[in-house]
Amino acid sequence: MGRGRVQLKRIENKINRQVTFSKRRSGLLKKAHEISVLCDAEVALVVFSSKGKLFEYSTDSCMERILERYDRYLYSDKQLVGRDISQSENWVLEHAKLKARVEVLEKNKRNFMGEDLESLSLKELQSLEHQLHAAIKTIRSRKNQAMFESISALQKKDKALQDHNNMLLKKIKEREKKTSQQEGQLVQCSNTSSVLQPQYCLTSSRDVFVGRVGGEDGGASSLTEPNSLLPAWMLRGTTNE
Amino acid sequence: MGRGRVQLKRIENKINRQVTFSKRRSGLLKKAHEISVLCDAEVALVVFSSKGKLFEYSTDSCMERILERYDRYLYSDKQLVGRDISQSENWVLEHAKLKARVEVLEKNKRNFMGEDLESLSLKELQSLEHQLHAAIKTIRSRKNQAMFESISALQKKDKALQDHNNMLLKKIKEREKKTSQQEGQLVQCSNTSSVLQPQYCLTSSRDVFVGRVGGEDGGASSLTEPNSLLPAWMLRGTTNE
DNA sequence: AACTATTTATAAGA
DNA sequence: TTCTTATAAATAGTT
Repeated sequence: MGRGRVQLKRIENKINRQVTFSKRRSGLLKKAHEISVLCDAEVALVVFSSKGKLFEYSTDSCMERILERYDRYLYSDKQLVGRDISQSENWVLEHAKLKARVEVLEKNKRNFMGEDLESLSLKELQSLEHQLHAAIKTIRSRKNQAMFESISALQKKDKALQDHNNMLLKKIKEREKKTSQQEGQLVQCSNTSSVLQPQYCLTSSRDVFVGRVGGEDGGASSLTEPNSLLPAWMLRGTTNE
Repeated sequence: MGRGRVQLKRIENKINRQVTFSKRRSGLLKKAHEISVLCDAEVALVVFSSKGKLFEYSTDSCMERILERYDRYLYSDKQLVGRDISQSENWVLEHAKLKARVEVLEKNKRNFMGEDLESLSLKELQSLEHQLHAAIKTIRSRKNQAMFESISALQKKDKALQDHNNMLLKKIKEREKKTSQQEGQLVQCSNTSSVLQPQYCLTSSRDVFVGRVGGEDGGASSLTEPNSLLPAWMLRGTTNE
């Protein structure tokens, strides 16, 4: 319709394209309106220009209603997606559920912490008490287990350190021997003091470890009677009060 | 465009309307496609026939994207509504937050019930134990209070029942007197039994109540030593184990 | 934006 | 529905 045919492809000339867009746009909108009126149809038309400008037509100017109808149509037709309406409805529902869940959990938590008890019945209080009691028992047991594990680890480390100390002690003694053999009775004072200092430290700490670790007769396997191995502060909570 | 002008008004002839709709619809879709290609525009076109059938065209077949762009456009323009996009973005965020909160609370709850303890450190276990211990104390205190309240209420009720019983007893005795005076020694057996039956019941239950309630010397104020007032099953959990 | 030669769309008829 | 055709409308290119 015009002086010469047009190929169905993008108009490269920018001005030309803009002009054609303007003309055809008004034509499209007009035709949309015409079919809407003549044929009693509902039309929603959205056009974005290449520059991003929006033009729209909708029967009775209610774009929302028509697009919602469109969504509904797709939903009931394809039995899926339903973009915003159905999804947002899902979300509203899910959201409400989550909120309710959070509320319940928060009340739970407060109850578990001994708060907000006024709303509970005697029966509920009793049940809560039993539950907490059972929980404390489990927690204590787990705590003890954790403590024993940590003790066992410490003892292993102690053993290793002790062995290392013994090794170092041996080395020092050998070196002492060598030194005394090599240098005879000439140099006695200055060198000896610098070697003896660390030696004293090592044997001292070793003695302490040996004293404690000597109480057990095999290692971690004998931990069934731990109280004799532990300092008092470590025993807090080990037995039921 | 055809043999004769058309007035812009609904075509009343149904067949005619249907035919026109069919023709114009394809024309509209064609033109929508043309402007889309020629002018590099994005077009979304939705048409519902008067019978509710859906026809649509959209550039690159992505109706969703274009309608979302439309929503975005409206939102940034009108600074409101933003139907699905902006709202759903908010919701996605809120939803994620809620979900995270639920997760934390559920872990809390499990811990409070003595489950899922493996992930806790010794320190955390210790703190949890203390927390539960404090909670149990509060709960026991609240439970005792609730129990005393309920006991007090029961005692009040007992008192009222007792009074009522006394009153009934009095009435019966009076009636007995009257009867014996009125009827002399003539009728003794038949009537007496039907009166004595309930009397026996009432005095019997009253005796039980009196025996218990007599232990207190003024009512709820003396409830500091409750054990003497309670049956054994009510005392469960009242004292610390 | 207006003009106009042409193409296109489509109303009516088959 | 589809095809045909006369004619109204739309619009490409020009001014």
